[in-house]
Amino acid sequence: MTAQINSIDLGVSTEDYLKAIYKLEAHGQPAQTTSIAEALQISAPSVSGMIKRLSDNGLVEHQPYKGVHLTDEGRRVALAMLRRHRILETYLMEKLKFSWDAVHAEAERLEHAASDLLIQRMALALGNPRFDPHGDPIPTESGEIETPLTVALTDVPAGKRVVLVVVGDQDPARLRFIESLGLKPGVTFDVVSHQPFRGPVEIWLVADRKNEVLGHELALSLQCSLIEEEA
Amino acid sequence: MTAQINSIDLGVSTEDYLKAIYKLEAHGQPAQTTSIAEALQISAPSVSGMIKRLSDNGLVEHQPYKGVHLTDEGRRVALAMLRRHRILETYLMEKLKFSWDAVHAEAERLEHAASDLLIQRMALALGNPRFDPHGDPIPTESGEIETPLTVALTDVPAGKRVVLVVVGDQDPARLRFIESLGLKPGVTFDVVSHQPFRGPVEIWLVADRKNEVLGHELALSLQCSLIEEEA
DNA sequence: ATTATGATTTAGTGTATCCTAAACTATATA
DNA sequence: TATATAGTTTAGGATACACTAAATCATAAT
Ligand SMILES: [Mn+2]
Ligand SMILES: [Mn+2]
Ligand SMILES: [Mn+2]
Ligand SMILES: [Mn+2]
Repeated sequence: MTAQINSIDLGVSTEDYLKAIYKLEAHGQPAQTTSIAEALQISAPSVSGMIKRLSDNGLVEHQPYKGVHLTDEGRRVALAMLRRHRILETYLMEKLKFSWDAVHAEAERLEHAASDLLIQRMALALGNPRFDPHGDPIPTESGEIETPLTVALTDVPAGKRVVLVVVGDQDPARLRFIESLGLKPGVTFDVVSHQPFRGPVEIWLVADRKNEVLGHELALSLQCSLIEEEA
Repeated sequence: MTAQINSIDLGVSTEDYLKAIYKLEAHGQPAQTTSIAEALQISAPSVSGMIKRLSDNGLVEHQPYKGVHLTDEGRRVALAMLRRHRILETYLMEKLKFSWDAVHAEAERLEHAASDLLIQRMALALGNPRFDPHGDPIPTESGEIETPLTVALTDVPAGKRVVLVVVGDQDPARLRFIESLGLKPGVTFDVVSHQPFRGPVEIWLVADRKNEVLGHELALSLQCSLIEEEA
């Protein structure tokens, strides 16, 4: 029996599974064994076993050979974890001068050890931020989350002007590269051209007044929102 | 196999055992199975099992039916954990307005999840403090620790003037009570009298200009240092 | 020297989480 | 419709860490 920290407290693995499942569902994809396994870097049989346990605990509904859906309780926990993670990331960057590529790994561990009180105090010290350093929305204490409408950069037609909204937070090297291009959430740029066959995307950085070329895979991971054309 | 955070990383239980063993040894007591069991609130057979594992991993030397001694490696880890714990406690109090009775429980969990970088950044933000909120010394990054010479209040003769140096950090209710008396590390008072048969201790708080009476058990947990009599 | 007592270890379990290898299911394709 | 393939689950095993009950050891008191 593990010591209860807060109202919820389900162990490191369980909490990470619920987050992963939430993210898959949020992306519209069904949360299948294999996708969860890939997201968490765990073997598929292990995921099958954990799904059994999650299901027994009423955190997911499982349709064998299909995938899982979060129950209300499961979603509640997932959103609480997302809040913890993102508050922690923001705090580490703002108050402790962590670089934006280092915060994810640190938050991935702290999220399971921090009490609700700690998260609440950090949020307060930050002025209750609504987005984390990578542009992801931070759920409120009551579990509300705003999901800005965005498009992957690969789906923005040439000629359009966009604001970068979200960059994935997983890969430190990728984040350092993105930063080196002058890109981060909030930056405005024009899409100049797309090369076919999953080729690179050319963009024009408005503030920096310079062109950059991004590989297809990188562009796929950048979520943007379109800006109305100016007159 | 657990993911490696830093150079060291031995799992929550292992780290807590090493801290407990260090504290027992530091108090001069041999680190016996039962004392460890009592400190960690774990059954003696469980401790026996863990001692086997610690010994196999070269963290302690075990003399069956006698007790354990930390190896150099074990001591290194224990001091690193003590540093983490105490930096965290201090940070929570100074920067996040935690009360001094709440920091211990929080640090007890965070100490296993925080990276060396995080601890270093917190220490820096605090100006590399040398003592935690309960008066315990904070080991340096290289593992040095200063141990002020102190006496339990129960051993201070009547008539002597002392400064309170260390109060234990475990029991929140006790800490709140101590605080309500106007006591905390750094406070100066005179020992007025001791009642025999483990009776109460009467003290005179110099700054507050008031008397207080402390139970024997409480007095036993207050570490003081004597002040030279003034001329 | 013997025995009572308390401390310690051993034996046997249980839970959570991971793994690989093998079996099974769903489905797309021929 | 039969089968190949990809995805999933089952079977069997490992590790870390906790527990209770029983056996063993050390030692202090008779
Ligand atoms: Mn995590
Ligand atoms: Mn993030
Ligand atoms: Mn701890
Ligand atoms: Mn302390």
